[in-house]
Amino acid sequence: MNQTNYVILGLLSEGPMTGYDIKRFIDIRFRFFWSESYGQIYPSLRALCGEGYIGEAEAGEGTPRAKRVYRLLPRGMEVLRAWLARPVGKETVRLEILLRMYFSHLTEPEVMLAHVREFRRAHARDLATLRLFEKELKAIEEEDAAHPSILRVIDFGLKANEAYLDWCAETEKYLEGRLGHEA
Amino acid sequence: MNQTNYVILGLLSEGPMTGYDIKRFIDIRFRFFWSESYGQIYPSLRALCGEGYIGEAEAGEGTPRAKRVYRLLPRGMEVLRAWLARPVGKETVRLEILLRMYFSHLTEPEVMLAHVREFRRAHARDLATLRLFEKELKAIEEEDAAHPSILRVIDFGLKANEAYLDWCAETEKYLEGRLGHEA
DNA sequence: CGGCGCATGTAACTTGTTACATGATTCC
DNA sequence: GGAATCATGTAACAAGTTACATGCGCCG
Repeated sequence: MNQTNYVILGLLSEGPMTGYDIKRFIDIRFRFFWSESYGQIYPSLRALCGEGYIGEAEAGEGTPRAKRVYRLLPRGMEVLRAWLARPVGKETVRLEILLRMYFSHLTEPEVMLAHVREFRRAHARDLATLRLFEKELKAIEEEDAAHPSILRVIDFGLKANEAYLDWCAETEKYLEGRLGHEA
Repeated sequence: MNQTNYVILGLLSEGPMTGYDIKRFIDIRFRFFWSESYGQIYPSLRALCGEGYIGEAEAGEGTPRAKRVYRLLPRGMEVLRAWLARPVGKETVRLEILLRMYFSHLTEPEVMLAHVREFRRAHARDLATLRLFEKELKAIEEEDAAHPSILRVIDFGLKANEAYLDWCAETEKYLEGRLGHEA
């Protein structure tokens, strides 16, 4: 049982979904802190089915390439809850931009400046998206017991991205200052 | 040529090192945004040697389990500089704690509260370490052309971890508020 | 009927971790 | 001489990506 399995279980706890739906949901809503590829999702779905943790909602047998809608089964809900209670595993962060920054004295300031600006653009977009999510969800906050904790997740993204943009502003200023006086 | 190779090249640009040194350095100084295992480092070192990008500083041949000190060769510096100028690759972030938070309405608030507190403790430690690094480096800022950009990397860690701690404070308050009135 | 978005699946590959085996050096 | 730390290396495995093949269903 790897993390992919638990993400799938969690998403199915909100309602039946296809593998495609799961992928799309993760790409849009979890983008700021998670990712999965089809190569992980489809084999996981099959494995979880085999364990009896999830099942096909509409037994769409017969046709080979039919749409497969999965739903969470009681046994799956049990393992999901057990996972939720277990200690949180190792967090993975790999920010190539900081590697570049670390060694950036080996190049001209404009090279690093371009990287930082690109990073800022990407995270400004993320921030805008997160603000939109927050607005949409706050409007219907009362409608679902899951909403307040989802808002906490969005708030993490908001705070992290704001910190990134602050850093970009300072770092761009620093690099611009170095632009003129080179060796 | 994968990212591990470039990290190694970068570290060797600061002076000769063994594989062990490289691993330790990454574990301590890059911990906040990068990681590598021996299983990646030692094969990479051999490959980079084969390409003529790095070489053994002290030709310690003969003994099989001898200490191998590597140094950057001119060809290696070239590819390192070329990498520095290339567009920054995909950033990887996988924060399991946010996955747990997202689905946390399925458990009791104390479960999630324990996770958040643990997360806060870990990042408070990180913040303390980073502040120490910053202090140490600021004292000798002028001594090396690399120091100002390293300080920018530390500042990223500072800002990110401060944002994390803010989030923890708010989230703990939210979860504590839910503690009493459960179903 | 052509294109697009929905949808499933996998094979080949790359990347990364873990656990283990081995041995050198240092310092008490 | 024993413990800790320094040091190298790899095999087995786990995780993750990419590229591709396939085909359905709807809309214009």
